[in-house]
Amino acid sequence: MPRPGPRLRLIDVAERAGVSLATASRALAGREGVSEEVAGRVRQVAQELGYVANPYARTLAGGASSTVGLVVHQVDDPYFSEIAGGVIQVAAEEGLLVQICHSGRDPDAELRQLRHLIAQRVGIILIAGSGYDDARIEAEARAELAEFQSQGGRVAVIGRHALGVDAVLPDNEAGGRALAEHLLDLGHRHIAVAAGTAGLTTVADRLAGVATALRQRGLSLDGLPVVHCDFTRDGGRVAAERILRDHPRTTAIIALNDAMAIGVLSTLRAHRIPVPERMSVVGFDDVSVAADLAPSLTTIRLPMTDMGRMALSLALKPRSTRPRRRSTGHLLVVRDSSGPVPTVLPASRADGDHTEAGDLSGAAGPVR
Amino acid sequence: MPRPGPRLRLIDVAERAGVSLATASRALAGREGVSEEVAGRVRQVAQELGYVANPYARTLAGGASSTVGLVVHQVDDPYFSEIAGGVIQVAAEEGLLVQICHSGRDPDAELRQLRHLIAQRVGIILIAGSGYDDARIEAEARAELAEFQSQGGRVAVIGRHALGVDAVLPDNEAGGRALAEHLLDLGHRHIAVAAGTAGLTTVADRLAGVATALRQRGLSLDGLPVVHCDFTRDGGRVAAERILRDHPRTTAIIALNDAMAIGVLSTLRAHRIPVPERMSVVGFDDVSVAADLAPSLTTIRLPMTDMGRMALSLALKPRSTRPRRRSTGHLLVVRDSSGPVPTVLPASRADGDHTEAGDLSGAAGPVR
DNA sequence: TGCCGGGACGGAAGCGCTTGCGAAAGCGCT
DNA sequence: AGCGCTTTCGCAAGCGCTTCCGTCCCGGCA
Repeated sequence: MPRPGPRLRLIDVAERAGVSLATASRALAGREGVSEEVAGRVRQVAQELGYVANPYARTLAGGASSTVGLVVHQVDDPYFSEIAGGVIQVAAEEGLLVQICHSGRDPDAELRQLRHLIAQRVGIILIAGSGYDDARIEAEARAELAEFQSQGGRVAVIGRHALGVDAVLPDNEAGGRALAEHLLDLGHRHIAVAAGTAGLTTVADRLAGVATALRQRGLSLDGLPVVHCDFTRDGGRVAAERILRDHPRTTAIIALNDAMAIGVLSTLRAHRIPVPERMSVVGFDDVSVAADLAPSLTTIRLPMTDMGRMALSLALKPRSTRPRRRSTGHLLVVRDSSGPVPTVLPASRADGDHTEAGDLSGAAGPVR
Repeated sequence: MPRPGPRLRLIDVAERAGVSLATASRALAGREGVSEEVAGRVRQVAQELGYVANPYARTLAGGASSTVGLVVHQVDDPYFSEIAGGVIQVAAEEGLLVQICHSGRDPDAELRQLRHLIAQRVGIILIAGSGYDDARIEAEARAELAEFQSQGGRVAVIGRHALGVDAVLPDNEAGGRALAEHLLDLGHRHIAVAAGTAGLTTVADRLAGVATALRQRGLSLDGLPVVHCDFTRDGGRVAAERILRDHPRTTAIIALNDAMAIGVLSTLRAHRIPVPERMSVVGFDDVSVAADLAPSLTTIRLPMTDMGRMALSLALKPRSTRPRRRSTGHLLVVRDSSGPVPTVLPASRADGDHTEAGDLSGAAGPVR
C-alpha cells in the first residue's frame, strides 16, 4: 500500500529503480530519451512507493504550473458553484489543482484577483461570469492576460468578455429571445424585465434577446419597463416591488437570472399575487432549485457544469492563433410559473386604471 | 502604478534597495535581525516595484505554503458552497489561496484527496462535511494528518470526525432535538425521518437528537420510521416515496438536511399532498433557498458561512496541545412547511379532493 | 577491423527563495 | 585602550525538480 513516508523524493525513486535523477524525471514526464524498459521500471517503482512530485519544485524548475485559477463572482451563488463543480471535475481527471477566488462582480476586484493569480504563477486562468462594459478595465485585463499568455499561461473565459481569449459563450441572446417569445405566445403584452446591474455584458445580451423578440413581433420597446437592480435574489425583490408600483398592468416578469426570479417570486408571494394566474414569471439559468420552487420556475437552461468543463478543456488544448469560441446550447424549460395572460384584468387596483406608455395591447401577435 | 514586468525577483528588489538577498528576504518576511530602517526601505521598494514573491520558490525553500486545501463533498451543494464562501473570504483577507477538491462523500476518495493535498504541500487542510463511521478510514486519515501536522501543517475540520484535530462542530444533536420537539409541540405523533446515508456522523448525530426528544417525551422509538437514502434531493424523493408507501399514517417528515427536505417536498407535491395541512416537513441547515420554497421550509439554521470562516481561523491560530472545539449555534426557523397535526386523519387518498396550499388558517404563526 | 552516428543515460547547473552561520561593526564596561 | 557582547548583515548551502550537454556504448557501414 502506498504509504508516502515523510518526504518521498524523486531521487528516492531513482535510486530504487537504479537510474539517475535525470532519467527518472524524464521517465515520469514521458519525455523521450529513455528506453521503454527503463521508463516502465521507473513508473512502476514510483507507483509502488506512492510518489507524488513536489509541485513547487517542479514548477520552480521550469515545468508548467499545474494549478488553475478560477475567478467567480461568488462560489455560494448556485450559478457559479455549478460552473466550479464542472471545473473541479475536469481538474481532478487531469490531476490539476483548482484555486478559486471571488470577484464579487466588481471589475476592480476582478482585476486585482487576476493580477494576484498571475503573481502566484498559476498555469491556467479561468474567468467565469459576465464581462463588463468598462473599456478601461477590460483593456487592462486584456493586457495583463496577453502578457500572461505570452509567458506560456493559458486562459479561458465564460461569458462575453473583450479579452481576446478562448471563450465559452452562453446562449444569452437566444435565450432572452426564447423567453420573450414564450410569454408573447401566451398572450402577454405587458411584460416587464427585472434586470441585473447595467454594465454586465450578460445582462445586456439577455436584454438584447428580449428586445429582438419584441421587435420581431412588431412591438415597440418603449413600453418595455426594464428595472436594473442587483443581479441577485434581493435585487429581484426590489425590482419586483418597483415593477408592481410603477407598472401595475404588468402580467409577466422576465428576470434575467434565476436568482432574481426567486426574489421576484418572493415579493409576489408577499403581495399575495398568484403565479402564474395573475402574473407569469420566468428566469434564466435553470439553477438546480428552479424545479423545486413553487410554482416551479419556467426558465432557460444553461449547462453550467458543462460550461465549467468546457472552459477548462479549452484552456488545456494547445493554444491556437485565434481565440476559439464555443457556444453552449440553451433550452427553454416551461414549468408552472408561466401561464396564459389573465383573461380578466386585475380587478379593483386603486392605481390600476391609468393608461401607461407600456400598453402594448394593440400590437400584433399570436395569442394562444 | 505597480506593473509587474516579466519575472520580478527578490534579488531585483534587494539590489534596488542596496541590500543583500538574505536581508531583503528577512525584511519582507518580517523576521528579526534587520534594522527597522533597512526593513522599511526594502518594503518600500518592493511595494513600488509591485513585487510578489514566487510561492513555488518560497515554499520549496522551506517557507510555509500559503495555500489552504479545502475538501468538500461537492461545491455545487449549497451547504458546502456556503462554507467554501466563508473560507474564501477569510483566505482573501489573509492573502491565502484556496484549493478546493471534492470527496463526493466517499471515504476512500476523501482519503485520496487528503493524501493528494499533503503531497501537494498545502500548508493548511480543511475538511468540511460529515465524518464517517468507518474506523479504518478514520484511523488512516488520522495518521496521515498527524504526520502532516508534525511537519508543521495545520488542520481543522467541520463536523464530527475522529481525527483528533481542531474542529467546528455544528449543533447537530441539539438541532435534531429542536426539530422533533417542534413537531411534537404541534401534536404530531406519527413522525418519520428521511435520513442520509447511514455511516455519516452528521446523520447519526441529528438522528440521535431526534431520538432524544422523543424519549424525553416518553415516546417509543420503535414507531419511528427512519429511511436511509442518499443525503441529497433525490435521496429525499426516494425516502418520501418509501415513507408514503410503508407508513401511511405519517403526518410529519423530518429530513436530516435541506436537500432531502426539498426532495421530500417535491414528492409530496407530485402526490398532491398539501403541506403542511396534511403533512409537515422540516429540514436542516437553512440553505439560502429554504426561505424561498413554497411552502417555505421550517428548518434548523446553521451558520455555514461562519463555519467556514471559523474553521480557517482556527487553523490559522498557533497550534495548541489539545484539539480545540468550537460549537456553532443553531436556530429553529419556523416557516410554512410545518403546522399542527391534521385533526382529520388522511382519508382515502383521492387525487381530486386536494386542498390548495395557501390556506394557512390555523397554522402556527410563522417566523419571518 | 576501424570509424562514425545516434540512442540512452548521467552530471551538473540552475529555478527563486529561506536560513544557518560567520563576519563586521557598534556599544558599554573595566 | 582593550575586551566581550549584541546587533546587523552577507555568504552560501540547500529545497526538489527540470533540462542542457557531455559521455558512453552499441550497431552499421566501409
